[in-house]
Amino acid sequence: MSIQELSEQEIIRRNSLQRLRELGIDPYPAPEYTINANAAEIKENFNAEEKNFQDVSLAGRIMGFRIMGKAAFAELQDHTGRIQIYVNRDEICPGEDKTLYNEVFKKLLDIGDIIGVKGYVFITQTGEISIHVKEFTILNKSLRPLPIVKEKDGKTYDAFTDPEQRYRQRYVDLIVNPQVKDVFVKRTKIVNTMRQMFNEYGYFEVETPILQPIPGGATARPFITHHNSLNIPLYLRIANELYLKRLIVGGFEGVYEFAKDFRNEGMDRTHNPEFTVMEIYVAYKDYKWMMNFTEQICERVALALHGTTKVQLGDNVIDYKAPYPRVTMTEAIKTHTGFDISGKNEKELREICDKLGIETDPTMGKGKLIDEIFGEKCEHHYIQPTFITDYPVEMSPLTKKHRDNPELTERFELMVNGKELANAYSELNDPIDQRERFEDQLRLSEKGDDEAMFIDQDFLRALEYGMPPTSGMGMGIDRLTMFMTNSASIQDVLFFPQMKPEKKAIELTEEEKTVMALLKEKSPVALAEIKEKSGLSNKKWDVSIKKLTSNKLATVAKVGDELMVELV
RNA sequence: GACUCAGUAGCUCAGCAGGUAGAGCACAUCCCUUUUAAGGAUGGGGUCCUGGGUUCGAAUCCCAGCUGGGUCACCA
Repeated sequence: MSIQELSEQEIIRRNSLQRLRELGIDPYPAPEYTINANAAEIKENFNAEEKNFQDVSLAGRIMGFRIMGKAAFAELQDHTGRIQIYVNRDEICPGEDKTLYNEVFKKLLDIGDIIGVKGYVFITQTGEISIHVKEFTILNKSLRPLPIVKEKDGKTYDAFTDPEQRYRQRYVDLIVNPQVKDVFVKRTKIVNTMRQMFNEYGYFEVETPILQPIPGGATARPFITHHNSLNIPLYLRIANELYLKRLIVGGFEGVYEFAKDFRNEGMDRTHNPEFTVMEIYVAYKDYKWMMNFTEQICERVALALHGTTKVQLGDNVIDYKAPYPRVTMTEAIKTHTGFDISGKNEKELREICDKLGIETDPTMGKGKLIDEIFGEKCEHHYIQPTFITDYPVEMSPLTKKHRDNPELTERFELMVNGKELANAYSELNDPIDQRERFEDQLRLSEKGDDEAMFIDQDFLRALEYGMPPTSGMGMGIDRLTMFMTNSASIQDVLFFPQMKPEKKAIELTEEEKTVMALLKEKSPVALAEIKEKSGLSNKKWDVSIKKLTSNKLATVAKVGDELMVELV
């Protein structure tokens, strides 16, 4: 990067960096900086009478300056928050030489620099707990200005809000928008809470392949890649279900995985091409047991995060207190549409869809039609946590048939705020039934359903060796985090959401190069003449010459009645 | 993918019956106090997203594109 591409502020900071080196100060020192306190604990525990925190050492990023004559205040931000520091000239510089204060502190430091300070805690006249600095150390010189957000009386000024910049430069977002960090702290707490719970139960955290020869366990379009040595296509997993079940076959009685899954589909407020799902499989359990277990997870996570089971989400307050209502899909459809779908065939279901104003197409089978009715007419009603149970067999190819009704399966989805949060089954472990279900999927695929499942022969082989009755559940961690942190968009709960690639800035354009070449032939030259020679449109000419003059490569001056262009 | 809104200084934004750009913060120089979105004075800083068109003249009008937001669709 040439110096010309730097902004004035960046140049000033680079000059400051140079000046620090001239003064014998290393702007990027190597030694460990020992810290014995942080902003939050000082603010929480300082007591003026007890005279505690009288020898503190902490480090952080400078987020604000209030510099005066021989005293200065700055805001220091560490991972726990911000605290004010007070710097007095004659204490920092006891002798005659005041360079350290007048030049280094006041001029060479900028917002964004990382420093360490040692001193004692006191309360200022305005009542602010602050650190009286006796010694400071530059730990990192920042070369780019941060967008500084200011706040007074609850009003925010100059907020850093542009979503594109916030997502592309999440590091900046995290520095200047403290509430952003809070979401990610909560996200980790959610995962830790779940992991702790599963481990208490004695379940086993595992890792299974992300690169899979057959993308199974869900219905979705996969990302495809290629393995050079083996010369075979491989898919990024869309789910890990079939591998976790193989482990149950292998003798583990409870396995779980926090898995990144990948789906090559649309992106929107609730979908990112890579996302995180927790899947858990427990042997000798059924979906009824899993409902109880799932309630416990949600209740426990809500309590861990908020100390209560009631969590604000948009305009609603969701109460995660167990137990949650269990509603069969048939009941749900009956309640919200008045139609009883039980025992209806495909033709009858299509008629119901017509009456409800739901569009259908010929590729839709029975299961898909029922799914459409539920999705259109019922799903959004379930704001408070509710288990929707007993899905039709056609749309649940990995689920055991219902113990009381072979048309249905032992499956539930946990609905929260009108959206699916978790999906669980009594897992299908009858290998012959499983093979038939896969073959049904194949027929659907031939009928035009492009997201029907592939047949995984190795998985069938595993089932033929025998899998104990098992219940499994998958929960969307991104979605759970959105619910638990009141975030409207999945981008707000992912550190680095998928974005289109950033466009690179170009240097001189072809047009500008043309003008420069002409100028090198003849300079000064009449503006009209060179414009003519360049063959550029009015606008192109205008833009090019402005760029050149602004970069001080050429000048335009009026000589007599004629405009002249001159190479600088 | 469709519709819609937006893209102007490092940040937040104003300017748009077309006449080559402004504010606050940030930055620089100076004054100053235990101050707080500090205050006061002065100053520097802009491919007005890109390309094309209309025009004597475009940040402003028209067309196309790029990037992003929102809504919807597809998709779990």
